[in-house]
Amino acid sequence: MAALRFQALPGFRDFLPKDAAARNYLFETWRSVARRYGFVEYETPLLEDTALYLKKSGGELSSQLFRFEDQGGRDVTLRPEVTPSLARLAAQHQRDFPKPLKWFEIGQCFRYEKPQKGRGREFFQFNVDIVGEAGPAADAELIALAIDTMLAFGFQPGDFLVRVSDRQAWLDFATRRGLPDDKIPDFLQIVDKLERDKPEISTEKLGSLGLSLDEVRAFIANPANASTAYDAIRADLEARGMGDYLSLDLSIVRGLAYYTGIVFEVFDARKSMRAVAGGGRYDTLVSTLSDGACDLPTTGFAMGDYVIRNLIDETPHAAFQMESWLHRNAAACDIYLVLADESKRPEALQILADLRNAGISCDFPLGPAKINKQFQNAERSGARFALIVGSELPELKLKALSSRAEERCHVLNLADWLTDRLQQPDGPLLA
RNA sequence: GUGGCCGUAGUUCAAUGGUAGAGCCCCAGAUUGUGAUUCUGGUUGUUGCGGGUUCGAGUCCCGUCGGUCACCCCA
Repeated sequence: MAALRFQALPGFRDFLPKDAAARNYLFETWRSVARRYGFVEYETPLLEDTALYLKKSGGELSSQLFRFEDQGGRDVTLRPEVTPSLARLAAQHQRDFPKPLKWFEIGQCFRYEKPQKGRGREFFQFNVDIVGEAGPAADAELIALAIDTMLAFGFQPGDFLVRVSDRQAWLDFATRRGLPDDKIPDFLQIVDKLERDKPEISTEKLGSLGLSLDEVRAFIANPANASTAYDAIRADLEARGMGDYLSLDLSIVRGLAYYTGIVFEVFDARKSMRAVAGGGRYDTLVSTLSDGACDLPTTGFAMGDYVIRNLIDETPHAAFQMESWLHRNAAACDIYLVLADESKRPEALQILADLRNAGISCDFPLGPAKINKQFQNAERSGARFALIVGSELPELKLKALSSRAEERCHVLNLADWLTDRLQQPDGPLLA
């Protein structure tokens, strides 16, 4: 038996009803914040031409692709991120929309990595982008959205912060030091790892580029090196009352190769300082992917379901908020029909159909069952009421399952009466 | 890709190298028109897989697959 049993592939998840409900909580929260900010939802394919990712994503990502040849001989890849798809889409359809585009997508991505805590080979990502706006106001709008997303999950000031940096500042730095263009990716990589690598290693790496660790650290430490874009973003967010979440940190560079300007990360401020979301400006990606046919400055960020879910679980007030939501949304139905008299099943089915047609969520026993079993099932379904159909038809009884209070009702106008009843809070709960 | 730990019933876990067990879950009954609790009964295993050592392996050894955690990197 064990040898024949199938299980999910490594790094892939099954979503049992409880897990699916938790995922819906994330999705609904993401959607509601995006709508509050005037973003509209779009969707792109899970499978794309491999070249789309090899062209500009760069770095580790290209070695983590779920890549294969399809039956038509095409080199295809399950998307490791959605940004290149968006850039492709934007280049193709940009004339159909007034700029800027404020678009978001919630979708699954795939990366062939070793699964561990907070990371699988498949994950869902909330992607938010503003296409066709070069000014820092677009970056500020996205950072504000990221902050409001965290607040919508129940996180509080002090739970997280947004670390902002600007690759342009580093490009200027590199130019002033006469660093050749082809060394810049390596240089950014070194800066990115400054916090993790040992100082000796950083010193050695920088030395090979003719730079010293001290001058790089000095550059990071001096707030005056922040770009004018950063200053504008700070002013923007302060006007929104969100200035306290911001923190300038020039050591942030981000791994993806296509970023060109402002980059930022939402960080867990408590324990591990994990990045729960990240993004930045990629003004040349659309142009690159369209071979120059279309040039649209773009900025965006992504938040993954694994990391945000972990952070929620570890943060009591956020976890409590999610539990409350799950509790409110867990019920399989509002009303459970109890057949006290099996011979009334045809009449019960008529009632069931009427209620469902009226938009009331209800369930019932598919076969003969003892009364106590039916009440047990009613309880487990999470229904608020049990509607008892018995020999006294057309009279019925409605029992509130939480208070155990019963009241009589009648099949005439039952759907209307129940709809009204469901609007009211549960019966005589006092006592 | 590198390393640590771990694979026993649906699940959580026991079992000094000597007859594979318990809690929970699930199902049924006690209860012929009312949910909790309680009680009773019941189903489930080639101990991940393959080899080796041994009179004897869930236990020790090797391999393999899977899980998990850390590194790398990232969501």
